[in-house]
Amino acid sequence: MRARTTIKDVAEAAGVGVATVSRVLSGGSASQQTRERVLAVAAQLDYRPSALGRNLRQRRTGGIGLLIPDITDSFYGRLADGVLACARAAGEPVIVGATGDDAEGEAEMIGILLEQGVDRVVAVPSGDTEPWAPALRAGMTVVFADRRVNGRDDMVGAIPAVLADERSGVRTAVEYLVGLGHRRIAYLGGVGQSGRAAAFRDTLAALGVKIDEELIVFGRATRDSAYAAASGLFQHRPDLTGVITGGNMLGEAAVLAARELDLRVPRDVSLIMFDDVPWAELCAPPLTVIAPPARDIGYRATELVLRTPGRRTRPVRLPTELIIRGSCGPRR
Amino acid sequence: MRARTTIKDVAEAAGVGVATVSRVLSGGSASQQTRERVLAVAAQLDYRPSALGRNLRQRRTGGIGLLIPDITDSFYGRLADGVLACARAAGEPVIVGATGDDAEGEAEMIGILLEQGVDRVVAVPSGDTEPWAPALRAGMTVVFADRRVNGRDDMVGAIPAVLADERSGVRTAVEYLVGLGHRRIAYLGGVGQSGRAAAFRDTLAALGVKIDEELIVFGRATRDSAYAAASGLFQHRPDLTGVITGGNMLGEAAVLAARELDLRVPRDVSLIMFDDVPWAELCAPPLTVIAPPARDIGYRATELVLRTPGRRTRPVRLPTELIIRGSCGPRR
DNA sequence: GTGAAAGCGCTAACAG
DNA sequence: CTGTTAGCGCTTTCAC
Repeated sequence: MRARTTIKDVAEAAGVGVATVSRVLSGGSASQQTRERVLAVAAQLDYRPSALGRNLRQRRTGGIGLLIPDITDSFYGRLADGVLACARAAGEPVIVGATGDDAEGEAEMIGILLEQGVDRVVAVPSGDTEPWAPALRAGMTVVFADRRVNGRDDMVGAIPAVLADERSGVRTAVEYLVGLGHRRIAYLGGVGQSGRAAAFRDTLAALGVKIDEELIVFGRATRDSAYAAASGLFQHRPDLTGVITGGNMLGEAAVLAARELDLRVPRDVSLIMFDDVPWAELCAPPLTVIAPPARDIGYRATELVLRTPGRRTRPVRLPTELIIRGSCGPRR
Repeated sequence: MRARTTIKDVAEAAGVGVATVSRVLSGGSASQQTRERVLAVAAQLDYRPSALGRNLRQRRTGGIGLLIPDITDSFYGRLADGVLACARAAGEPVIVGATGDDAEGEAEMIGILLEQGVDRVVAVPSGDTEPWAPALRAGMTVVFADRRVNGRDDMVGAIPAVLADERSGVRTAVEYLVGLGHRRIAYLGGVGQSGRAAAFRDTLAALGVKIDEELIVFGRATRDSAYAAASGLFQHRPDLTGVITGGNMLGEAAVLAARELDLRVPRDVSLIMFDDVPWAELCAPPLTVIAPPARDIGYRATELVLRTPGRRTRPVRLPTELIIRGSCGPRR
């Protein structure tokens, strides 16, 4: 990095003290005349205040940390986009880390953020409570996005969160399927997303449909695991007529597995995926989905973390939308 | 941010000077005995050196900047993933910014990076040379990924780049289509990606197929613009039998437009997309694609920027792969 | 081998 | 209203 123009250079060139320059640039009091001169000189010298110096002095960085499981996943990509948009509006840099959705990666990234002095982070937590202990101890302001951590008696449980309203999303989808005449409906979810499974059970119960635990299965959010789970489900229970899947990875697996097993959608099986992605519309038939507001979740979480909210317990829940396309039909 | 443990705390607790602590932690010389004691105390106090202090002192940040047009786009997501992976291996934080693929957004993000003292950046440039002037002036090390900027007599033109070998990718695809008997092949590209169009023309010429300029059209990488371009192409020239599209946005548009116009793939028209995405396999029929090594591009570019290479002129070109699925057939 | 001291660029007291 | 000064946490001479 070449020698940069410092506040001292500006001060000298403008014939004032460094403090004056600092004041002018941060909107403090100064005479009109001085202000103009300083501003002119600063512009002329192409002066940019060093965030390093400022942050060190103020013992805090302006930056925001963003921790997501996988930047490659469409859902997290959209969430990240919301975070970047909000941060940019606030002029804040964003340090992004991919955790791989495991505690180890999460802990490592948190360590890096701590080292950088980043004191505000938006995160899709891996589910483990331990990695967050050092962060909280250091006084980081954190807001969870899309997921919460079931902090037992822990502080982690009190971290504010911005979530999709999955309960109502799943409920709407189940009601839709049941309304179409389906009774043997499966839920293919991601491990750790027990909220959706619970909503699935509750809705079925409320509608008087018997709950078949064998139809509730989980897979990890990797292609292989998801495919294995989907394929296993279809083969084990060829009598099912409808499936609701968790995230896009599971949805993709379900589409692929159904095709592989020569199951026709929606004639043989109706499909609803929890997540809307570009390819949902390209599918044949186009996929009916529960669309979570991924981008908004990121945006809102960032707003929250920027406002340094007092610990709040009630998570913010953003509405989902059932987008009906062509993957559901009446019970065969 | 709560008061953090500083090097001074460690020094006092270990009964040594701060300089000694600094040396021990950065692998300098120290007696075995001292080293052990310092390390023990540091661990016990959960000490993390502040990157802020270090960076200020050394007048450089360790961090890496990453500038991409749109984090939501699968291709850039995979590229970013490669960058994050390499950076993580090096223990470096990554500040990422979405430029929106325009000079203004790019300039703004470069400004933020400059302010943060980030001196190494990997970027997918918007195409404009101006935003980079301040960065270069400040002595930033930059490596371009996926695209270059045609620096006229400019320094920007000398910035190292890691690219997909689009020439050979496009050539392979054209040869494949021509081998299938197609002669009226269209190219639907992104504005600014003239390299691919050139490769398209060259290959056609080499194979003795007449070049029809009307079949070479461009769209911007937005859903609307891409769809308009694709739809216009199909309607204007119903005689075409094959299409090669630029990035996934154009490919998606082509699939949608073809469906809308009741063109059967591959019976009526054969389709090849430049980019491999999850949905390519879910499409009906599954899409044949030219797969660029997006992740590798990001990874390599980061390696390069980390090694602070001397300006090199030859861009690194990474091979693409033609993945044959089901969207191409013999000429009807 | 080790400690004291000088800053890196900046802001916040504190004087004037 | 403005300049001087003291650090923020760290690395790096420079003596000892």
